[in-house]
Amino acid sequence: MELSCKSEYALLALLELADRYRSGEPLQIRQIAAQQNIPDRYLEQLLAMMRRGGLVRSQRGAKGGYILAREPWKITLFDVVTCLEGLDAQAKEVDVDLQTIEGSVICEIWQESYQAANTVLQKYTLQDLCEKRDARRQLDIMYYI
Amino acid sequence: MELSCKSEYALLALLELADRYRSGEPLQIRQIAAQQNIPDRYLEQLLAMMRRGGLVRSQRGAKGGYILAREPWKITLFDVVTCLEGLDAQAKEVDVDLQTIEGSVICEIWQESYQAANTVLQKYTLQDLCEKRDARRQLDIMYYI
DNA sequence: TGAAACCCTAGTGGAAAACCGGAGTATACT
DNA sequence: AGTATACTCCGGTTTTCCACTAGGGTTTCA
Repeated sequence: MELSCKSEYALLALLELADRYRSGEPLQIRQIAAQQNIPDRYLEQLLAMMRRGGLVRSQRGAKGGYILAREPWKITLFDVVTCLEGLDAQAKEVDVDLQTIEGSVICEIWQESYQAANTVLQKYTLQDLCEKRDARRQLDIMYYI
Repeated sequence: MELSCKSEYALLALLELADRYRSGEPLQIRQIAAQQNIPDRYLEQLLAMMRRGGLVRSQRGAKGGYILAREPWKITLFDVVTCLEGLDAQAKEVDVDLQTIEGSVICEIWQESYQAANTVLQKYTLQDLCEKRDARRQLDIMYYI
C-alpha cells in the first residue's frame, strides 16, 4: 500500500471539496487542479472514479462541478484508496489455489501486514486531515513571527 | 508495502538457506532456483543485494554458495524487505522541503500506516516462517489421509 | 589448469502509471 | 432557443519501473 500519485492527487482534491462542503456549492475540476497543481485531465479521471465509487457527486453543465457525497467526517482515507486502487485488487485472487505451501504462508503474513496498514487509514477521515492541515498552518505562522 | 516478486523470491530463497543453516554447508544459486522455481540469474542479483545488506554470506569458487549470515530467528521479514526495497527509499527524501502543507500532512499519515505494516513484519522471523510452513505441511498430510 | 561457482554491469521487453485530446452530453443563463 | 460552461466517455501517448536476460569478469577447489 504505497502512496501513489493517484491517491495523493485524489486526497488533495477531496481536501478542497471538504473545505467547500458546508457552502453546498460545487467546485470545478479546473479550480481544484489549479489550486493543487494537478494535471486537470488526469484529475478528471480520478474524480470520475470517485464518483463511481460513491465518494463524490457531480453536477454537469454550467455552474457545475463536484461535491462531496457525504460529510467530511464520514469519509476515511481507507475509503479513498480502496476506491482508487481497489478496482483491480480482486483480479489478484485468481490463482491462489495453484500456490505452494511456502507461498501461501508468506501471503498470509503479508495480508496481516496489509491489514495493519489499512486499520490506520480507516482511523483518519477527511475531517481529520483538514484539521491537521489547519493546525499545521497555525504552527507555521507562529514560527514565522 | 506490497508483496513484490523480489521480496517473495528472496524469502523463498532464505527459507531454503534457513533449512540448510544448521549443517553449515553453503547452498548454490542454481539449487535454490531449481527448488523454488525462480529464474536463476535474477535470484543471483537478489542474493547479491542481501549479501551487501548483511543478511547472507557468500563463498566463492567451486563448492561455494550462500549461507545465512546469522541464525534464522535473528532475521525478521522486515530486515528482508528493507534490504531489498529500501535502497531507493532514501531517494524519496530529496524534495521534502518544497512540499506543500497538505502534502506533508498526507505524507505523515502514510508514514504511520507504513509503520504499522512494518511492525507486523518485524514480528516474524525466518524461523517463524519455517515453523508455519512445517505446521502447514503436517496439516496437509492429515487432510490427505 | 580447468571447472564450478560467485561478482558486476548493462540492456531489453512488457506492463502499468501518468497524462493528453477530441467528440459528445447535460445544464444554466440570457 | 441559443450559447457558454462544465462534466463524460474513450482512445492514444509518454514515461517509468519491474522482472528478466546477457556477457564478461574473479575467486576457489580439485
